[in-house]
Amino acid sequence: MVMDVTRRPYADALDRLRKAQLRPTRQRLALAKLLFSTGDRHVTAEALHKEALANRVRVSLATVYNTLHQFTQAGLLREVVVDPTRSYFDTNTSRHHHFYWEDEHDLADIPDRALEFDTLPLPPEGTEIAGVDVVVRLRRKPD
Amino acid sequence: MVMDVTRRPYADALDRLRKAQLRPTRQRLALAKLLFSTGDRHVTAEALHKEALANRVRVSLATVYNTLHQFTQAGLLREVVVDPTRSYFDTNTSRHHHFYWEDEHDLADIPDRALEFDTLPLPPEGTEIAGVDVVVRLRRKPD
DNA sequence: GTGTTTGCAAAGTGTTTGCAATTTA
DNA sequence: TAAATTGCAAACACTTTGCAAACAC
Repeated sequence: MVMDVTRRPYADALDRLRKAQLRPTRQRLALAKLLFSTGDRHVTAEALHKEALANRVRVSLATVYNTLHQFTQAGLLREVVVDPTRSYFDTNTSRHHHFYWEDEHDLADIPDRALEFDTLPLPPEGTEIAGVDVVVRLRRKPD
Repeated sequence: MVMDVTRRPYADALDRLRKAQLRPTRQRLALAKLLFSTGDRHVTAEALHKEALANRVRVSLATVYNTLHQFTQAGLLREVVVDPTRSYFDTNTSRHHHFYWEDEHDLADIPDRALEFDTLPLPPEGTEIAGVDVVVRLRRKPD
C-alpha cells in the first residue's frame, strides 16, 4: 500500500484542492490538512469538526458537512455506510472493505488481499454494478 | 429457497409471536400478517406504517418502529444498513446479501449461491465476527 | 387486577438549507 | 468587483421517549 503522505501538509493540501478544482479557502485547506496528513482515516462530520476546533481552526459544522460532501464528489473521499445513525468518510478511496466494531463505533480498513470473492452476482438486466461494499461486523469476544 | 408462507396468515402470525414470547396484540398481529404473509420483504418503518393504514389497521408510527425493533430482537427480522437516511428490515433472516438500487432506494436479496467468498479476513485479536454484510450497489445502465 | 403495550406529542439526533456577510480570484 | 464560500439559525427527516390511557392475561 502506497503512503502518499508528504512532509509538506500545506502544499499537499493546496495541491489536492487545485486538482479537484475547489477554491483553497482557509476552511478547506485546514480540513484537507487534518484529513490527508496522517495516513488513512475514517471520520464523521462531528468528529472532524471537534478536531478542527481543537486545532484552533474556526469552522462551522455546516461547512464541515458541505466540505466532506464536496471532497467526496471530487473523489478525494469515499462515504462508507455502516451505521444508520451517522455517516463516515474514508480518506482511502481505493477499492477495499471494512471492519466495523459495533460497540465502539470504530471503523478500519480490511487489508487488500484479506478479502476476496469467489463468485459475484451478475447485475440484473439493465443495471450495472456501481460498487460492492463489504462490512465485517465485529464484537468483543466473550471469554 | 423454502417459502414458509402459509395459507393461514392469522394462525401463522400468532404462532410467530408466541414463539418469540411477544404478546399477540392487535397491532403486532396485523404487522406480522403484513410482513410474513407474502414471501420475503424489505420494508422501512414509514412504508410499513403506510401499508398498515391502507389496510385499515390503526397503528401509530411509533408503534411500528417499536414493533420492528422488537421483531428484530426476537430474530423475526433482520436490519439491513444500506442508506444512511433510513433503516430497512428484511423478513429473510438467513445468511444472504443484497442488491441496492441507489436511485430507486430499492433493495433485493442476492440469490444464495450467486455470491461466495474466496477469502475472509480473520477477526482482529479479541474480537469475533458478528456478521458479514455485502451490498452490491446498482445503477441504471446508460445506453 | 396487574403488568404490558399503545398512541400521542414532545424531544432528540444527525444533516441540509436559505440567506446575509465575507472571502477569493 | 463578480462569483464563490462561509456561518448562523432555522428547517428537516427519521427515530426515540415519557407518560397516561387502553389492553392482555
